[in-house]
Amino acid sequence: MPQLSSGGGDDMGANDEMIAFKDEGEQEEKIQENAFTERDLADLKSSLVNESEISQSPGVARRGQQPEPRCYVEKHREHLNGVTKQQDGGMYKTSYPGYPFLMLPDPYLQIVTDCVSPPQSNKVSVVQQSHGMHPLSSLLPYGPNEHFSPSPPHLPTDMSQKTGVHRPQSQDISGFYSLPPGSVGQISPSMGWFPHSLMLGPSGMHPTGIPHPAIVPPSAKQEHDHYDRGMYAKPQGEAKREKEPKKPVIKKPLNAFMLYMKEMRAKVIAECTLKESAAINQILGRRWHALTRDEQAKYYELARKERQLHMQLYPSWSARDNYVRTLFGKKKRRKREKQQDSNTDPGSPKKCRARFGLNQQTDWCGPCRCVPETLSASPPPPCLCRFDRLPPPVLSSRPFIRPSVRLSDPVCMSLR
DNA sequence: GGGCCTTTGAAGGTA
DNA sequence: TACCTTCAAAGGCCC
Repeated sequence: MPQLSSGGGDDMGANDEMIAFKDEGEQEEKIQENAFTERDLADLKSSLVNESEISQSPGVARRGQQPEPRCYVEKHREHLNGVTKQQDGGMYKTSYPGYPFLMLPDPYLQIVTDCVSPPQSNKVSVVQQSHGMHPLSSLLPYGPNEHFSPSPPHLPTDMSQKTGVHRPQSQDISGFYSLPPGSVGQISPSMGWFPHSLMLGPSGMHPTGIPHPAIVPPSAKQEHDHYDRGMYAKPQGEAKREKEPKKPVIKKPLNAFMLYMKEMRAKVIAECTLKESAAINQILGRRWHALTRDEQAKYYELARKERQLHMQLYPSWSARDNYVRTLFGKKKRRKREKQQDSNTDPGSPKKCRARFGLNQQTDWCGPCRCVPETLSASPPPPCLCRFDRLPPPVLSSRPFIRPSVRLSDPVCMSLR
């Protein structure tokens, strides 16, 4: 994962994704830098081509198999060079520190894949428009149909992302999203273009009155639903069952890759006739790695802006809020948790000899006991508990309530 | 019906 | 500080 050098200076944190942007005069240097990346990408491409040759199944890989979708990354450098050139000559060259999403060069939205064409083909992939999507679509409702409108209502109609001819006076997203301190509750006219703002009920509103796509109802199913489905109007019967109204869930802001996925997913689906997200995400992951730093930088910047907006809208929100809901709610059982269950006595806090000692073997978990009837055998079978090979550990006295297992945790090896 | 899969990055927690 | 875990999106699949 290419870590972008920090541009520093952002008090919102995540300096690791800040990019030291360069002016157009340094583009050649960038190209030279990319040359190094090209070599790496060449390896990637060759490996991907091999994979494509191996995998002929057009379908989606089934569970337990490594899904090998039909389409793979074709990171054509000619195209990217063209991008660079266009950026040099186009408006994109001045994108940073301005905001890129308002001036995205079209090549940036182009698909770099030959998912249908055979890998050996020299045919350049057909360049498609970007399905009207936009990297900042996540700042629009977080939903499956929230593809970015080519001409959002809040933007001038001639502000097409294709040409990017016009730019707002302010290049920074703050002109569209951010709210100055103390004015959070005042929705600027520019905020009014949130499409769901007319649909959200009170529960979908931020306490400040600002609707935000990150707010979703709390139930597990609704995690995958979204605001524009009228889910805020719950049946009365269901409402009665709820003793107390649940707080709407504020979801995490999307990171750079998620923004990239949201933009490119539809295109991959269209080109590869795939629908299963697992396979699509693999493709997108490869494409993500195949992107140049400049291309990735756009998404990092978008993500940074989104986090910035998120923090402004929900200053007290923490990612841990959603952790708690998951851990103690009924959302889902992680695979790791299931594996743990399969190796331990469910409902019992028993945890090996390290916790209970040799004198309380009856309190050990099943794997640590290594089959009770064999414990008395001589010699005893090797116990799965790794503490057999370690000196008696001094463990914390805190109760064993952590739901997940870490490699460093003093739990049975068999639970890994 | 709900978890799993699959990806990367951000963030929180722990040692 | 390093490491680990969870969540964010997405939709078909599977139990």
